[in-house]
Amino acid sequence: MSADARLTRRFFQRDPVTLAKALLGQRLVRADDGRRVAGLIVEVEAYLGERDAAAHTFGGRRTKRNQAMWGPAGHAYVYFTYGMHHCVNIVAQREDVPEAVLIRALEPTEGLGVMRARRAAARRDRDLCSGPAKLTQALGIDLGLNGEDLVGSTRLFIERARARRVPEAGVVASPRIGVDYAGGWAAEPLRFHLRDHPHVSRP
DNA sequence: TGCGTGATATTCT
DNA sequence: GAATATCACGCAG
Repeated sequence: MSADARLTRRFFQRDPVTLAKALLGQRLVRADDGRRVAGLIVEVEAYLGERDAAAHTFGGRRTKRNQAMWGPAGHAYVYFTYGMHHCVNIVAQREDVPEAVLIRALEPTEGLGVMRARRAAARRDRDLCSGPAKLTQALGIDLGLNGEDLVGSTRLFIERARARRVPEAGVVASPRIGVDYAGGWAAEPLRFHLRDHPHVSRP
């Protein structure tokens, strides 16, 4: 895959709902020692920043942990949660507008041997990346990649794997997972996944 | 279905 | 400073 397949800054400088849908079908690549481990994005969630009670930046919270969300578009926001899991988000919009897209599931396409080695618990290949913490484990993404600029990085980036957006009919919108604490925001249809895709975290 | 696990944000002294 | 409540989850069972 040539380098010019990589998504550019402009691609990320959009509202997180538009960006979330545009990311479906694109390829998330982790390059490590020249070895590629990658998958197609099949499930995402949009986090709408200061006004979104489910977002880490709700109400304008600005902390050391979430500072990547406040930075420019196209950077990674990686955080650690539940005492054992990492999750990766793609920062949207522009500097000082702390909105992002959480990557929830991938269809593994490259480096499956590495993924299987890292995820001994996965009994089938569809268990390798079908969840936000599973895919970070499979791709070797941790806090060392927090704030990474996906536009210029040699370690983590996104390649264009489809020229056009997935048709609306091929995308299912539903409430986000695990945000019941967020009041009315918990019900907003801000999770998007490819319809009938076997690698989503849940149907 | 219920835990484990530990960083972080928040709320105290 | 220190205590504590919370948490964008995964796995065993």
